[in-house]
Amino acid sequence: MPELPPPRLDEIDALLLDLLQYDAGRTLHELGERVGLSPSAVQRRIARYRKDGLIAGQIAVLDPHRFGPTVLATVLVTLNQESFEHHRVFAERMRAEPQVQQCYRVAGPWDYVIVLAARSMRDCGRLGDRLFKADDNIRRYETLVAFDTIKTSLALPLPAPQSPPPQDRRP
Amino acid sequence: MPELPPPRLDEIDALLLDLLQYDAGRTLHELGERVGLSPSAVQRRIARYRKDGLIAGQIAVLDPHRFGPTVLATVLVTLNQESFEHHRVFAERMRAEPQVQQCYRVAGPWDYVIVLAARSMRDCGRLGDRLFKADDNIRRYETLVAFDTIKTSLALPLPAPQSPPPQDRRP
DNA sequence: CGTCGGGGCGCAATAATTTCGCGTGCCCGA
DNA sequence: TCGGGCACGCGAAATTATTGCGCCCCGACG
Repeated sequence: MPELPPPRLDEIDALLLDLLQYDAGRTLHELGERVGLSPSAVQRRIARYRKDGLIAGQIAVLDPHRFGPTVLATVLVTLNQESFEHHRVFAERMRAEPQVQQCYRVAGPWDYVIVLAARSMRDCGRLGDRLFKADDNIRRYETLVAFDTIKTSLALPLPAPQSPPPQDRRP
Repeated sequence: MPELPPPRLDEIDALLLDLLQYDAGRTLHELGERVGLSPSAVQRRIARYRKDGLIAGQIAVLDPHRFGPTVLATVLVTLNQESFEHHRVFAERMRAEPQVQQCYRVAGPWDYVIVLAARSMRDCGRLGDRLFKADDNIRRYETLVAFDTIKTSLALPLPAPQSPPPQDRRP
């Protein structure tokens, strides 16, 4: 699996990607206005981001609390058997479960950090039972139920541009 | 602030929202094909989701590891002073920091769970210093650096439809 | 039992947006 | 100094989104 080097990004690329990762609903015209390019130039750049895998996808973000009660929770998990195979099986189970929003394997006494989205406190409890209590390879887990959501996003802090900024060529 | 009741959703609504929260790049035609509606009907439904606040936004998801090295970490934080004002100030700081992807206030001995995105291990350390070590209202914090990302999303498990499914009226 | 809206649909015309070929200018290396 | 590659803007063409219209189904009410 060839790990390609990160593509060179100029200032406009960083600007565009940053605009897109906070609001992908804008037209090419509007994006072009903000970064100083024509719609077609913007379109060509975005096509390149897709081809290069910089943009992994485009999604609608739903508001959890407009769908009736929603319980978010963070779960810390430590496995029992740490073999490669056990990790693989666990990861696969997390990936397959729609109520698992996020899952990270981490350094330290805990092995995994997981973010769950449930429809009720009871659902949350049962989900924990099903995913972790019923798994006899899990030594210990701790559920941190969220009172409140301060912030959620998947936005990345973009690296500073490595290429000199091209000039604005619009009329 | 009037907390409106969650809108009634039929089976098609749930289907559409689920399609959109995993891929918002499809055309109305394609969406209509999948749920059994005409493009215009799909468009009207989506407009309603926006108006009702079910869809909070539409974003491009960037691939962290295509932008050179990226370090993700979860941080657990306990405040010193627990007054309302102290919480407000802390929350505001988290919201203002682009490298804070997510922040939840949680039950239990820890007060907050935070997900950070940094450009390097060193950046991650400095970010922690700046956000938490330099804040003398933070009693204790623990950083769980991610080795690996199993899954990231903001997708919600959608509630089962509360209204009977309308029939397919296409020719 | 019949009639009267309201809501949601498909269709089709219209508007907006995206896509793509073409010609141009700039930058860089030979 | 002279090409060659690259990215740009322009504008035509294709695709997609939007909106008005008439229809049908269903529930409410007489």
